[in-house]
Order: sequence, then structure tokens, then C-alpha cells
Amino acid sequence: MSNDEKTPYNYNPFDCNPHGFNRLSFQSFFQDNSTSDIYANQPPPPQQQNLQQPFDAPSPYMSFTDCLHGSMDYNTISKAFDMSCSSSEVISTIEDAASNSKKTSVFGGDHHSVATTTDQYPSTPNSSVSSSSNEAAADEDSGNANRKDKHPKGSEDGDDNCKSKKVNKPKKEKKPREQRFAFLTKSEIDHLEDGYRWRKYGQKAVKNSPYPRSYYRCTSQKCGVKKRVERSYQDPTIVITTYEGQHNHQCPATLRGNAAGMLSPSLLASTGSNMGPAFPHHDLLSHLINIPSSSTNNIPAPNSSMYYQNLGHPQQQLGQLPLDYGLLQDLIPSLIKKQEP
DNA sequence: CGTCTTTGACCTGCGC
DNA sequence: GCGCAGGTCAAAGACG
Repeated sequence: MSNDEKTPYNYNPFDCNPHGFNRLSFQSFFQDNSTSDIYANQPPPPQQQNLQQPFDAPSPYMSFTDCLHGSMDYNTISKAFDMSCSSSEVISTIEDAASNSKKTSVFGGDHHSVATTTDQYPSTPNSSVSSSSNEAAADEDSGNANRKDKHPKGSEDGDDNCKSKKVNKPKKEKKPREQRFAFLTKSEIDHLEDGYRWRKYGQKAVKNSPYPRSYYRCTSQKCGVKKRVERSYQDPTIVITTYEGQHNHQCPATLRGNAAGMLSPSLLASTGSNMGPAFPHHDLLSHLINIPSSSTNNIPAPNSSMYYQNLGHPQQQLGQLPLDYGLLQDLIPSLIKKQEP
């Protein structure tokens, strides 16, 4: 495509707010085996207060796209952000890898009306963290290989084969699910730019939701990363983005030299001077690098209260600090390394 | 003309 | 076995 304006290669996710993001905020990473029931249960709103992260800024030169990149351990991310999550909505996941069952809850900080009855409470956000990553990106498409020979629809001579291919299809072994992580953003648009190029390959209506779920795949060759984007039916302003897999290539934006600019403190500081955070990951990064969101996006405190007032207990976060900070210590250096020329 | 989105059909897993 | 829902494919069309 020749439209450089549109291509993510040229896109600076922190540059502006072209899509009318409304108080975008990174919500939470969580391990996810199936986000279909992300908001199936509505526990009571959490008691959240504080946005400031108690740890020092490890490095401002970390991009969210790095988090998405293959070198990032999603488990670590999950851990880190389960701690650092500070927003009005808190997603937590209780994942049972063995039974493959999961309970997911969304705490609607500003949607208490929907957070009414529930019998499902997240025991602890960190409980969702699995101990190992089940890498399967390499053969991500293997499961689809059997379908690659699918005859074109309407093909006269292929109809019979199309009908029968289901019968002769060898039974493939169950493939472990990709590592997934998801976050919520408050946005008016569904597909948030993250520096990578995505091709939409499907859209499905979601049960119990008036909003469809869109399926995207990384356009880079041999990169099987997918993401699903859906809108919360409880709060249409919330977009749930679920990433699956790990990028095995550089972020196009990074290759274009935008990565540093994406997250330079100056840019962060100037980002959204009059339009709020331009990118959902902005807050994420603010959380990580301890850049006060209020100073980076100029969201007036009263407006920000929607997020800030519902943040988790500072004590809770602080209580996790020793452990999670250690995780961050594991997390950050690798990120720093990645950014060094 | 190449890339991307749309969209209906198809496949698969799972619960009953 | 059946039905449902999630996920994917790929033709067709739109777009720049």
C-alpha cells in the first residue's frame, strides 16, 4: 500500500489522538485461554484509589510493541501488570491450566450498575499467571493447513470434495492454545494501532453482545500473532483487545525509527496535551515507567477520577510490590536492552 | 494493481 | 449425535 499516512510504519501511536480516544487506559494484562466470557461475570467494583506506581521508572524507552514482541514473556507481563494495573476496570483471570477452565471477571469501576450479582470473584490476579509459556507460534497455522486446499466456493467440481473433506481429514492432535493476553481500552474505535500491521480476517457476532468480534492477524510473514478485538457490551466505550502469540519480527514502527519517539518522555509528556492519551498503551507505559498520567496526558484530575478513584488499594499494590517489583526487575532490563542501539 | 475489509460458509470443540 | 458458539477461510468488492 502506498498510503504512508495510513501505514502503521509511519504511525506514531503517541503522537496524537486521531481516533478520538477517550481516556484510554491500559487496563490489565491477563493470561487468557478464552476471553469469550471476559465479562460474563460481574463482581463488585474494586476499591481502587491510586494511580501512581510505587516503583521507580526503570526506563522510559520501552514500548508496548516490545511487550508484544517475541522477546517479551507474557507471563512476566501478566505478573507485572496485574500489579501495576490501575484503572477503573480491572480484569482478572483465574486460569486453571490443567482443567483449561477459567473464570474471568471485569470490574466495572464506572459501571457499577452492571457489576451487580456474581458468585465469581477472582481469587487473586496473579493466580492467572502460568508457570510456563506454551509456545506454539511456529506452528500456529498448522491447524489451518488442512483447510488450505479448500476449494473455492461455487466451484462446480470442488463441491463434492468440499463436502467430503471433513470426513477424510486426519485427526490432528490437540494443539495447546497460544499464550494470550488482553487489555481493555476506553476508545471509540475498535482497532487500536499498536505499531504492527494487522489484517482483518474475520468477524463474528458475539453471543450476548450486540457488538461483533473482529479477528486480526499480523501481516508479517511467518508471524502468527493474532488479535481479537471486541467491544464490551456492558460499556461500549471499552474495547477488549486480546493478543495471541508472539511476534517473531520487529515492530514495523520500531523499524521505522518511531519506537524511541513513541515513548520518549518528552513525547509522553507532550502527548495528548489537549486530547488525552493518544494510545491505550500510553497509560500502560506510564504505569510501567512511573510517568504520572496526569502529567502526561493532561487529564484533569476530576476527569481522571473515573480511573484513578477506582484504582486498586494502594496497599494492595504496595503489598505486591516486593514480589512484583522483582518481576519487573526481570522484565525491564530485557526491555532496556532491546531499546539500546 | 496490490492491499485490505467484508461476509457467508465452513470447521472445530464442547456441552447436553 | 446434535446443536451451539467460537474461530477461520477465501471470494468478492472497496479503496488508494
